[in-house]
Amino acid sequence: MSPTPDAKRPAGRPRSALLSRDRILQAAFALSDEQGGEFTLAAVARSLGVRPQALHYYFPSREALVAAMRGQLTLRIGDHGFIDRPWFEAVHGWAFAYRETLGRHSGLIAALATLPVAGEPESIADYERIAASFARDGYPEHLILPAIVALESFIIGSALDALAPADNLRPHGGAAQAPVLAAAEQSASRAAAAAESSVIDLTFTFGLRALVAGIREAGAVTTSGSEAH
Amino acid sequence: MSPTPDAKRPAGRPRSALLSRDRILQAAFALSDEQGGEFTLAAVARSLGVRPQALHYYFPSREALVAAMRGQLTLRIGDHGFIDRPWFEAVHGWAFAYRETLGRHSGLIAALATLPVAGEPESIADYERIAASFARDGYPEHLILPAIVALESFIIGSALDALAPADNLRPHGGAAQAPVLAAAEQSASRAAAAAESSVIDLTFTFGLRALVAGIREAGAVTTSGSEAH
DNA sequence: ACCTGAACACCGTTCAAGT
DNA sequence: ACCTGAACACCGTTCAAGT
Repeated sequence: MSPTPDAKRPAGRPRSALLSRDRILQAAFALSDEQGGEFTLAAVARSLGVRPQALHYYFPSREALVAAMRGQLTLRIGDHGFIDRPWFEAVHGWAFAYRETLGRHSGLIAALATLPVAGEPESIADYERIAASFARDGYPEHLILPAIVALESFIIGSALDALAPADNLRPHGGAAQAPVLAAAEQSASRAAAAAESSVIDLTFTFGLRALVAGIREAGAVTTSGSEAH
Repeated sequence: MSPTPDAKRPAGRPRSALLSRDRILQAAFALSDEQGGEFTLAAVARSLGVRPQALHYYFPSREALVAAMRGQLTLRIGDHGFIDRPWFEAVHGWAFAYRETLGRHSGLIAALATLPVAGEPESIADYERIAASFARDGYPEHLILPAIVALESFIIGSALDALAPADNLRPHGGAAQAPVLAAAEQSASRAAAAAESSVIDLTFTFGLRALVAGIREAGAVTTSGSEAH
């Protein structure tokens, strides 16, 4: 990973800059990938072959780096057709990409969780795009933000859940300790196997469909109902 | 907070134990309350008037303490009538208590997020109770776990979202930068003010209702539809 | 049994110094 | 401008020692 692993470079300005905001962000994302994902400034610095303090030249604090990573997140999730498709169609691809991106950088999830979701310019642009999709489709204006926030809450919560081991809810005591739960778990496992999928993925799909259906319904009810005056 | 703030006690076994698992848990919850909520072993030890290493006598690691706290969480959330009411009624009180409990111990949310949601006995008992409620109401067995997990994912995600500042999605550049988002935000704020509530609470209620409605629908569809054979 | 003291590896951050 | 060295306060954890 590091360009010059052990070579102790001397003090003083290097002939050409070793770092940049982009290079640091790239290394940070690489580190938050899959394995364990201990996300520390020191680890990022190690992978870049520099001392930890060097990072402070580009990011004032660890928090600032994490914030920048979240800005990048929306770019990595990508556009998913909110502009030319109904929101309730585009939302599925977006949600899956969102969760997959979070899952791929599991170390980041915890770091993001500790930092209140702030308004980076990239995030704002993303929300604007999605909000415009809802508005264009005639969704009640005062419910657009609640709908988007509810979807995002579900996605982030699901990403957190996906970090847990798969046999998470399998009671240790077996069926004797929690018979209904054990039966439900087995039944879900069989359904997942039959669908050649996993319980985790089926659960996410199920929840997302349910939430989207509920959100559509709520918008329709309000539009033709008590909202008129 | 600490019983003897500065008094440096000598080494050696105290005449009566200063600590216990319960006392440590209580202090840990008190610390994760509201303000900033820096949750560290050192801080817990400080509030108890002992050295950090003393805690290791009762909990092998910081992770073990956090796991014990999560076990306590379900107790603090409490029962909400899943036994004698339909799940789709009881779920509202449960969800609000869940989110409020998480919100009251905001420091804990981050700690929980870093630790995969494991199967403590208390949590298992809680899931069993809720799963039994679904089963009794005739919900399709293979969808019970997906339904519960989806609800919990939404609740935890919402609790995380509630940590963010309220004007989170208000674009800094104003309406010029993100006109639709700005309008949606104002519209939601007005609706919240009219309901004498907050955008955060309205959003949570909205999302919860939508998700519950979608989950009910999905269960009904499956029962009377393609599942039969 | 139940705590302190000392010690370790680690972390984020500040500040001076070097080129 | 762009990095290292030294230094600081902090963290979790281990282990010996004290009663």
